[in-house]
Parts: sequence; structure tokens; C-alpha cells
Amino acid sequence: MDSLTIAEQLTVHGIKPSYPRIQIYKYLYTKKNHPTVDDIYNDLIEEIPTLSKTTVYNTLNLFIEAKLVKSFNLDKNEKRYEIIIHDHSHFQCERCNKIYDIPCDDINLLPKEYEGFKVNEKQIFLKGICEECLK
Amino acid sequence: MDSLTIAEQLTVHGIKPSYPRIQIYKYLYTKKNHPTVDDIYNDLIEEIPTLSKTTVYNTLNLFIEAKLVKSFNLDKNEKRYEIIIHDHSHFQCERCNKIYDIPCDDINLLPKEYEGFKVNEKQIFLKGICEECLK
DNA sequence: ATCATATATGTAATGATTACATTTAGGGAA
DNA sequence: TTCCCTAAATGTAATCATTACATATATGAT
Repeated sequence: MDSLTIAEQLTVHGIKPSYPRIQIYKYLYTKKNHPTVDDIYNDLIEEIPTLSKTTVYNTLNLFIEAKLVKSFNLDKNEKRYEIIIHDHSHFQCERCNKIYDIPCDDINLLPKEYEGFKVNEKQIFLKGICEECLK
Repeated sequence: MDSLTIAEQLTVHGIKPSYPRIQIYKYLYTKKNHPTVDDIYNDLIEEIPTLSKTTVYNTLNLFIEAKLVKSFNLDKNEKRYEIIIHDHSHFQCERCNKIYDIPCDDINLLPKEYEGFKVNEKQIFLKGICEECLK
């Protein structure tokens, strides 16, 4: 997806496509690495020397409002962000810390006693050792 | 579980049963409300006027080391703590914010492409509207 | 009772996040 | 173009959870 289509994508969701906004969206879209605000800021500051962390926060919160992006917490008190694509779980390796996206079938996680509950969102976070590190 | 058995429980896990430690453990054990550090501190300060928040943090981290307690994050950057009993999910109601423990059968969440991964821990966090609030 | 060590406490530092006020940029109207 | 209005971006300072570290207190053995 090039900058033009990203701009369209943002516009469709009622967001004016400024340069920082496009770059942040593109970063999330192309990197797919569940970055923290720090990750995004440190990587984009070269491309956008005037970027501020506040802008990164504001932009991400704007994207979340627009349901383009979602945030989640792993263990640490530090939010991670990703483009909303399809439902999946996160697996974090305890050795290399890499985060894997795990496809997640549409399992019903509510036993029948809880069928009166309405689930709007589910987050599944797995920890363990990944295949690479087990070798 | 009275204070005596809590003291034994702690001793078995190599933790000297001081008064604050017993009270904090009892709090987690009897309340079962996924408290934050602030919750614990504010509720116990009446019983233990000399309690400090640092002690609450230290004690909880000690319990986690000993695998008596685990912590988890919901949406906010604020840890919640609970006694480790059996695997279960958390459901937080978006309206009343109450957190429900949802029994969670031992579902395998890894598709077969990921069967080389070793899962040590899983956390499932559901958001939605609870039955009470739907009425 | 004394001393060594474990436990608890207080203060200050850190790091993520937000609040708020200021500056900058972009899009119309004259 | 120039002026003006509003949206966007920025910087600074505040807030909140958590940890680091140094000090004080309590406990248990000798």
C-alpha cells in the first residue's frame, strides 16, 4: 500500500492525511511488529526530524478511535499497537521476546453459564518458548 | 483459610510469614477481586497503619516469585494481582467495569503450524457487556 | 542482651502517558 | 495574493504506576 492509498484509507475514516499520520500508519502497516510508542518514535524521527512523541500518541489514539488500530498490553506496563486486520492471538517468547501473531479460529470462550454475556473483543496472550529458541 | 494456615502456606513456599505478608495474602485470598496495588494499599492501611506501598509491591513480587500469585494487565497500564488457583479467563464489562473469572477449559490455542511452540502460560481477556448490564 | 540478618519503610528516580498551551500549516473568502 | 479560521503538530510540564536504593525496624540465634 503506497502513501496515496494510505491517504485515501485515512480519509475514508474521517482522518485528514497529514504527513506524520501517513508515515505512522505506513509504519504499522509495513512493519507489523507490534511496536511501542518508543519504537515508532525512534524509527520515524530520522524520516520526520520534527516529530514529537506527543504526536505519535495523539495519532495512535486517533487511529484507535477510528478503529483502524488497536492497542494491547503484554506483561509490561507499556502499550503495543497494531493495525486491525483479523482476530489473532499473541505469543511472546520468553527467551527471544519476539511476538508472534497466531491465527485464532473463532472459538467460543464462554461456557454456557455465561451465554448471557456479550463479547465485543477478545485478547489472547500466550507465553512460552518459540520453535526457534527450542532448537 | 485463617491466618495460621496462611502462615503455613507461606512458610511452605519459603516465605517468612510477617504480618503484612499474611494480611496481603489473606486479602487476595478472601476478596478475589483482582485488585491493583492501590486497592490493596487503601484497604489494608486501616488494618496496618504503618503499611507502605513499597511493601505491597515487594510482597506481591515475592509472591509472584514463589508462584503463589500472578499479575496481569487488562487495558490500562496498571497491574492486577490474583492468587493462582486454576486456569481461567477474565471478562471485563465495559459498562460496570466488573471483572468476571470465566472458567476456561484446557483449549489448545495453537494451530498445527505452531505445534513446535511450547506454551507456558496463557492469558485470555474478554471485553463486552455482562449479563447484569444487558438487562 | 547483643549481634547478624531479614523485613519494612520512606524518599527519590524512572518511564509511560496525558493535559494543556503554543505554534504551525492548510483551505477558503475577499 | 492576503487574511482568517480551523485543524494539526509540537513542547513543556504534570500525573501515575513502578522500581531503586538507602535507612530503620524487627526477628532469631548465640
